[in-house]
Amino acid sequence: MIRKPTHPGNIFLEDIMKPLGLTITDAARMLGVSRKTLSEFVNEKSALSPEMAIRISKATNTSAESWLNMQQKVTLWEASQHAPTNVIPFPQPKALEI
Amino acid sequence: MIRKPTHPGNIFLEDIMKPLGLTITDAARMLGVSRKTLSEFVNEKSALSPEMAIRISKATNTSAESWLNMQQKVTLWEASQHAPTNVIPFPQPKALEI
DNA sequence: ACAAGTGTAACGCATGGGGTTACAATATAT
DNA sequence: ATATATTGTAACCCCATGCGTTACACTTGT
Repeated sequence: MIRKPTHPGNIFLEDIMKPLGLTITDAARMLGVSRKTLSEFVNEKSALSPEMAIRISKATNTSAESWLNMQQKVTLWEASQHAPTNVIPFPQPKALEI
Repeated sequence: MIRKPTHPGNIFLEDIMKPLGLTITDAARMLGVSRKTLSEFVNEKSALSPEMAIRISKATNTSAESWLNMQQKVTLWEASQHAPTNVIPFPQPKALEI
């Protein structure tokens, strides 16, 4: 993966809030979180927490999984930027499935 | 989802470590983490972190995504057990005008 | 000018991953 | 039976992070 995956907060802002004409203040109130929490999320300053994913799924009738998947891609990409180098490969008698 | 999804630590222990005859002590050393960290993971006392997922992927030549997906299912299941109730559904988007 | 909306700093709180050290319990080998 | 290896976990530390409140300084639209 070369470029950083899209942050779910950006998608939430562009594809959900803006089309609905929702302000951060209002959306935060409806989601049951503070304005700061939502603001930082849509501005990509914080990650999507599982609880927030559930709130969004309830509010928008979407799946929490799909939102968390987006976050996971971002999180994994970021972790890959400083991947550990002191890992010794396990012996592999045969191909591992999974 | 009715029952709690399988913890990735359990899979790692049963499907990777045991078949390879790896002890926790040795596997921890090869992964580059402390024995405590690995022990708590395989005993399902802690979640799989993105960094640990990368270590496992490097050591076993598997995808970090697949391991994180397992963890995400567990995490989301747990969060669903105390899902927030103060969420107000967003208004549905207006139908497109022709 | 006024009100609404916003980003964010400065706090505090709680959670959680990870490290070290140490100890007791349980293998396993000799 | 004795010695060695492995393990789970407690106690302690550090650090990151999500979330809340309050407050302040913008910007924007009426």
